[in-house]
Parts: sequence; structure tokens; C-alpha cells
Amino acid sequence: MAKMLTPVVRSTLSSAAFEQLTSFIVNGQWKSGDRIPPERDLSAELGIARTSLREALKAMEFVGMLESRVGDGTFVCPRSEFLAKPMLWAFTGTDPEELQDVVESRALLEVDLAGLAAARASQAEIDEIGETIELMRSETTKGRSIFEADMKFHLVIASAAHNEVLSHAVQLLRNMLRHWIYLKLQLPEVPGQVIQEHVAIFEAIRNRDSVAARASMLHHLEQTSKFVGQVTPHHDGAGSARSN
Amino acid sequence: MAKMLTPVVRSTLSSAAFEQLTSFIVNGQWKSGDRIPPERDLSAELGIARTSLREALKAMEFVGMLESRVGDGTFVCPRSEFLAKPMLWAFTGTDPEELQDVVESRALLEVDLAGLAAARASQAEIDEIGETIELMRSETTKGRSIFEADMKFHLVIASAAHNEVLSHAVQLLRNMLRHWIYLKLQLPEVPGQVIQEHVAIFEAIRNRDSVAARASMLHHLEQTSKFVGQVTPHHDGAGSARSN
DNA sequence: ATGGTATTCTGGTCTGACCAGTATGTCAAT
DNA sequence: ATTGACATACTGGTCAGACCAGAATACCAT
Repeated sequence: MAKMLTPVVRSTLSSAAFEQLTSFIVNGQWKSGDRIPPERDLSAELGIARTSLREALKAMEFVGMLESRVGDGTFVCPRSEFLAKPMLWAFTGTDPEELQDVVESRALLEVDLAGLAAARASQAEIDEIGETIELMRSETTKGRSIFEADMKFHLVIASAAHNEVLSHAVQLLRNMLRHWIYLKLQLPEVPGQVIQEHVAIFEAIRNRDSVAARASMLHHLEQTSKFVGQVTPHHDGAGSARSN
Repeated sequence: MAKMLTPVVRSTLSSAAFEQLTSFIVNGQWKSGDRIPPERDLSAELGIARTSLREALKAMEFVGMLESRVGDGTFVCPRSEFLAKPMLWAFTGTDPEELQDVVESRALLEVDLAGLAAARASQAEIDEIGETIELMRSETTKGRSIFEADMKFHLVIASAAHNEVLSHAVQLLRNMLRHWIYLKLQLPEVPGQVIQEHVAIFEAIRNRDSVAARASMLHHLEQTSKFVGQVTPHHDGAGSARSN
């Protein structure tokens, strides 16, 4: 394992540390499940005090990138966890107009990614996409949630587009919407429809038809957009009695 | 029987502070622009050490909820800030070798933004776009660089799309490419061509023609992509055998 | 009023200490 | 050899107190 930790030099030490450590995770030097060095070692290597390092570390923990256990160490969380927690608090009881920006961004990016995936996906990746659909079917018959399978479907497409920047971006956006996607999939008639739409997207990609892939992805995501719009009609001052 | 034992969550002081402070912002006790109490006061009121409080505070700052200025205080950011900021994490730490991914992402996002701008731009924004073209013309005749005007053209369009998340993202990507864009604009025949292309985009937006806006933006950015592809020395075989 | 200086306030950083869980190594009893 | 209890080292969590540097403000001389 090559350690290439360089002393930080930036605006504030803790934000520099935050950026550097974040990049370690984002670009895969630290993979999910890895244990990162102890705080005392890390601070020494970075050339900053433990307090400063901890500000960065805790921030990453609150955001879902890391998990710390006393006496054990600090570990990298799977990317699917990123932002899931804090954004939930931030959005609950939030003006839907602002949320709409995220929903729209997500949709546009995923449409672009679908188009790229149709052009670039390897056979293995196409197979993997198909498997997520099978998974959804089996989960449905077992009466279980298709949430995880749905997530996987979209992430596989994102990575099949072979553009790291965009696929990372879309993963973040997706995590922000985690809560709403989950809610939507709880509705009784939704899973069947979702599977149908996934099939359409899948076939377009398999046929290397970028235009169709984009169109079917757009159609698919418009459903979710509509749903988010419905579920978050207004925020009243206090209780937010959300019917679910 | 299922697990009756709920895992005990030994909440840490800093995470408790993070949740409490976040709720202050989310439910509007602290509004955008407000100045929050000094760290020393806040830590006293919460009954925790300043270091612990700062871990929460810095986390909120990194997420884009707060902004700190030495000697001045800590202030609450507008909500749009912390919706968009996390996108940054997807991009920071992007390997410069994967420049092509950045170029492509930028192009896709800007095409999407152009389409939205055609649908949503206000008259004032349309006028502003036109002005940047005039600026380019006058700079050209003065023999000066059109770099700033070019940047402005694209940023105005981004903001005219009225999607904070995407426009922040594209701003970031553009900054990464700053250097290359600048180089390209130095070539003798380029400015004239760029102005022509900008005019095409501008007219499409003014005519509220989303499709044309997307097409002309795509055409415009493909030029830059091509340029970056030429100027960048190819990195060895490891990555990206991209044929299409 | 004006302009410059001294003071105070604020966040940024560091040191070094102690606490409380957790893991692991040690060693005796089985 | 396996087991179990214990000591020890290691890890994150927390704290107090100190100093720095930038920014804002008060204040005083002009």
C-alpha cells in the first residue's frame, strides 16, 4: 500500500484535510470497508493537529462517508451511504421548489448517462443490468421492497456510461433523494410499473439505441418527479403530517 | 423472533450538537443570512467544549449550511448553497488524467442547461446573454482576450436555466477547464468562430427553441472537446479505449 | 467630520492531558 | 490443546487553556 499523504496547504487546515481525505475516498484509494489510519498517525502524516484533523473526520462521518468506533478505528462507508443521513434532515420539511432542483438535475444526468451507456456498455455490464430486473421480479413476488434492486439498476447504468465524473455526481444526487425514492416504491401499483419501465430502458441499451435509451429513461424519471411533487405539497409550520 | 434488542446508539456530543444546530436551520429558527452566536458562547450554552462544538460547526460548513469568517462570525447560508455544494465532492479528487470525463460532463450539462434556459430565461437574462456577445465583439476589435466574456456568456446561460444545483456544478467543471479554454481562445481563428456559435445559441434561446439551443450548444462545445483532445498528450494505455 | 491607531472580538490552530470502550496478548486452569 | 479471565495497549471522545491572525469597532488626535 503506497501512502502518498502530503502536508496540507490551503485556506483552512481542516477544510484542506477534508478535501484531501474526501478525494481519497472518491477516487478509490480508500475503498469501502477499509480501515483508515488512527487519528494520531493521520494528523502526524498530514502535519496538522489532531483537533484540526478531527474536524474534517467528523464532518465526513456526519455526511456518511466514514464510520468511527471507539477502540476499533475509523472505516470507509459504502458510497451508497453518502449524504443519505444529513440530507434527510435537511430536506424534511423543506420547500419543494428547492428539492425540485435536485430532482431535475438527477433526471437530466441520468438521461445523459443512459445515452452514453447505450453506446459504451460492455456485454458484462448489460447482463448486470438485466440481472437487476430479475432481482426486482423475485423481490416483488416475495413481497419485499425493490428499493435496493432499483438503486442498483441505476448505478450499474451510471457506471456503464464510463464517465466517472458524471456517475459520481449522479450517485450523490440519488442519495439525496433516497428517502423519496423509497417512499414511492412503497405504493402498491408502483413496482410493477417500474419494472416495465426498467425493461424498456434495458432493451434500448442492449440494442445500442442511445436515443431510445434517453427517451425511456426520461419517461421513467418523470414519474418520480411527479411523485416528489405530490408528496411534498406544502410545508406547514410544525408537524408535517406526511401520509405514508 | 426478530431482534428485540435495538443497537444502543451512544451518541457523541458533537453529533448531538450537529443535529440540534441543523434543526435550528431546517425549521427556520436561524434564517439565511443570520449570524449565529460566537463559538465560545455557543459551546457554553450547549455545555460542551469548544472543540466538540467546532466539529459539528465545521461539518455544517463543509456541507454548505454555514459560512465562517474570522473576526466576523459564522453565518447561515441560503438553502440553495447546501443543495449544490455536495456535487463538488464528486468532482474534487477527480484524477486530472481523466480530463476527458470532465470535458464530456461539462458538455452534457451545458447542453441540458441551454435547453432549460431556452424555456425559462427571463427577458433580462436574455438581454444579458446578448450583451456578452457585444462585449466579445468589442474586446476582439481591441485585440484583447475574449476569455472573460466567454466565461460570462456560459455562466449567464447556466443561471438562466434556474437550477442552482446544475449551475453550480457546471461552474465548477468550467473552472477545472479554465486553463484549456483560455488556451483555445488564444488561437487566431477561434474568436470569430466562437462569436458566431454564441450568436446561434443566443438566438435559439431568444426564440425559446429548446431543441435548437441544445443542438447549437452541443456543436459549440464539441469544438472545445476536440481542441482539448488535440492539446492533451495522450496518457498511456491504461484508460479509456473509447471508440465512439 | 476625518483619518489613523489601539482595542476587542472572532474564528483557526495547537498542545497535552484524561476518559471510556475495544481488541489483543498473556497465562493459568481445565 | 482449549478455554477463560485478566492486564495492557490502542482507539476514538472530550476537555481546558493557550496563542495567532484577520476583521470590526471604538477612540482619539487632527
